[in-house]
Amino acid sequence: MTDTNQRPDNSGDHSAAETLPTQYTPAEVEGPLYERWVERGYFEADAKSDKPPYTIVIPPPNVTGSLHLGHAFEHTIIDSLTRRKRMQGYEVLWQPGMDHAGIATQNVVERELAKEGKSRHDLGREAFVEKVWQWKAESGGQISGQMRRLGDGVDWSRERFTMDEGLSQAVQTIFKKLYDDELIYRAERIINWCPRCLTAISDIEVEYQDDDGELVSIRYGSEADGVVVATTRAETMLGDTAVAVHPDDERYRHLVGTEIELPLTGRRIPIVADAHVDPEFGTGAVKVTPAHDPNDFEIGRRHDLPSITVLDEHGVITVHGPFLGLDRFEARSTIVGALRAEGRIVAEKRPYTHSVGHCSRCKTTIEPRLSLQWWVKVGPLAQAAGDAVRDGRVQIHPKEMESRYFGWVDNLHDWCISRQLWWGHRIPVWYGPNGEVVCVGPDDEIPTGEGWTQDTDVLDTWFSSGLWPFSTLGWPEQTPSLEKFFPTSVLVTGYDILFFWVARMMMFGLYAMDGTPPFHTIALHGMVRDQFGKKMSKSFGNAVNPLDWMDAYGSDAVRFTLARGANPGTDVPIGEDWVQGSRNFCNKVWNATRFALMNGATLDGPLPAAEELTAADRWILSRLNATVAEVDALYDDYQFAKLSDALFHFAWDEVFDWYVELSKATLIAGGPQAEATRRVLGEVLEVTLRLLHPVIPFVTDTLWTTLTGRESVVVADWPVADAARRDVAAEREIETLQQVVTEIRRFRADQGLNPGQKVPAQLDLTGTALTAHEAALRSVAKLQPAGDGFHATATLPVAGAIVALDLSGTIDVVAERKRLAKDLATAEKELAQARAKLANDAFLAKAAPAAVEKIHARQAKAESDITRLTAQLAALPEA
RNA sequence: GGGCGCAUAGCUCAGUGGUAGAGCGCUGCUCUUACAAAGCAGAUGUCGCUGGUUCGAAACCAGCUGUGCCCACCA
Repeated sequence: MTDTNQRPDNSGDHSAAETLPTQYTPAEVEGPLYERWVERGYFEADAKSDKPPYTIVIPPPNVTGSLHLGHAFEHTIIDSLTRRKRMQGYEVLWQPGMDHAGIATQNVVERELAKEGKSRHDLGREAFVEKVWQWKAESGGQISGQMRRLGDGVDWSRERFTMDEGLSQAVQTIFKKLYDDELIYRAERIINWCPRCLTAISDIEVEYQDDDGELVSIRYGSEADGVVVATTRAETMLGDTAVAVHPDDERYRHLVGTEIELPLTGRRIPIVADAHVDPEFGTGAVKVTPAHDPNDFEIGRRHDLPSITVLDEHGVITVHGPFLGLDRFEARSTIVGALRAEGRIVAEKRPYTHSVGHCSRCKTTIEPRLSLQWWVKVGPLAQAAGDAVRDGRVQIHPKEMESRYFGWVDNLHDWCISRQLWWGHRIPVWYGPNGEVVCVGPDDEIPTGEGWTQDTDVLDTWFSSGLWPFSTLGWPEQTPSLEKFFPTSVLVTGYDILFFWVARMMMFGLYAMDGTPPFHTIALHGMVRDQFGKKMSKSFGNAVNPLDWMDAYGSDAVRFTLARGANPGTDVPIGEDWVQGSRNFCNKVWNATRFALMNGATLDGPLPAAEELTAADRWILSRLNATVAEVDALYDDYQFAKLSDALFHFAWDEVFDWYVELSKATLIAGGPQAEATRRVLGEVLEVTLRLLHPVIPFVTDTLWTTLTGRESVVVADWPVADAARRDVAAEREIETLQQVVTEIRRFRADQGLNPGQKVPAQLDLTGTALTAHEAALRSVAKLQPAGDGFHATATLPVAGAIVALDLSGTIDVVAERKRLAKDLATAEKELAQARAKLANDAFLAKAAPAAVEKIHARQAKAESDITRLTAQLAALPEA
């Protein structure tokens, strides 16, 4: 784990400890530290560098938004990945930027206008768009401020916005290319219309939920030869142009080809036979409204039926007559009333729960509507997007998510990309006075002259974000950055936008970049939830502003808590108590460093050879290198929860508790041994800080610079595991020591002794691995030398060592006898189980050797426990 | 309707065949000079139910129950 950076002379400055207060105060450190990182250019990515590239593009947040815990979570993952790679010597680019988020942003600004009693139409298109830009200028800085608070190591000099000049050019370029390749076309179809947002939306922007509706049965035609149809949307009957039945349905066969009277309208409509109709459902006869239902539209096409639009863009009835001007829901009940008056309702309304589409932006019930829109023909694009994952060029983590991905790209309908909005990339198509249609590329001349107008629609916001991995790098220009940093390394995002964003990037990326996928790994994370696993929402009152927690506990604490919850692809619960726990951990790191500095931990000179070190030193170096290897493997597998947990336990339990305690005796004793330990203490701490840095950057950098006197851990080298420092013997030795110490402590606790109270003790360590550890053992277990008049009142044989304690007059024999008896019973039971197992021939024949070995070990341990406990019992004085 | 997942300590979750784990919470004792945002010790689980495979199942298989998510043109 050599650090190749130069070691300055002032490392391990003892006086530094006095400058460290006893508690870590994040608020004083984080802000200035972040600005220093940025000023020094640590996060700037150099396209001319000859280091290997590592690129992650930020999932661009909505420009109007503010950061929530979900962002904090995602950014913690990305920041950890990129910080580690930077330390490993990669040329790292974390590409920042924001999304114009068409419909969402337009809604926000419209709401602002509404407060002044205005609508966007009062301003007009140009002034409204100007207003949105203004709004962006005011609120766009909010997110970058929050990202700085979080410590995000992004290259701010490369910040991009989906409506930037360059990115707009990318949009226009690919639109033109798709148009020329006939992968973009304009067609009239049934689309999902939001009567509140007044725009078409794509299929995935529709959220289906079970709504309570009413199914009414209406008789069409005369009483004698009528047909009964059932519907939940009675108002659409005004637009019916047929009744459909199944071709094989005997009940209706004689009616096919005849006409029937459509109630309330005086119109006569045909009865057609169509295989789409399910004869088992309802009456087996379906009303057909081609202008307001996707299935009916298809039936209409097959039977050459006319389409009659009966609802306008607001969902208001447009057909002349008694229902003109009624809202769709009003019209529904009014029309049912009118039908009932005519005796057309044959079965009363019955409650019916069915799946109804809602606008994902405003929750308004979607109205399917016939409309002329622009479409992307996704067939070939989706095929390529699916193949790239199928053939392994792109990997999805966790793998279970692949089936979802395939299910989508393999069953995709064409993508409706035009939006009747004002905020977004305007469709680059111009219409001439004589019906000419011209798609304009970035280098083309815009047609001028009388009668030429541009399409008024804008593109779906996901159209431009689908280009993000290369548009941000300058595409369509062949920039050095594009050359250096594309394709990106890994995409980190939530599984909730797998279809919205990831799949679109795959389709557009493969198409635009000649078959090169935009990233080779997709790492999907879950959603942040509250401490009970409930979804966070403002209305439920459990939403948390991450800034509040960062203010109270520090950014590192929030980051560490999120990282510890980050099991791949699963949701992440987080609660304030847990953030406190992480804050405590940061403080622990702080104080451990304080201890090290106060005790002269040093980085001067080479790390002493194993022969010059105590077992504790060799043990902690062994564990350190094991941890480096473990953490590395977990990083490469995107296992943030596990690697954070490994770091937590290594740092706190092994370094900060055991090693620090064990080293105290050595340090106090002084001499060459103490010198070696000071060096090891410095080494272990320094490497641990480097290991922790990607997850908790602020506290580690503060401490690391203090400890080393060097510039910053941000640009230090990532630790490399050194197998030569692994020391199984030392690990065994220290494990034994821990066992003995724990047994003594337990005895002391049972006897109600103060933890700090020194107890006279005689130690007999002959024949054990602990002969060299008497000082450490006495120090950690608070045992003082046996002086004159020592009288052993308790004897603890543990692991071959015999510890005699003088507790004259204070020992609680009854309690101890009880505890020992209980433990003895447990050990005997254990021994019996192990023996039974070893007497089982089937087990011995089939079990793996390691398993058998384990049982032998269990038996041995039970036997030695019995010996020890029996001896302890015998050694107890009479009650 | 189809698909995928989950059910383990009070809570949130790890644990893909060999004696049940973590964090937080809980109990007791301590301000033992790095840290009380701490230290030490401790308690707590028929691993959803029922069968099956196996010498051995929390883990593998089947069914059941509960629960979550995704998809779908259920008039």
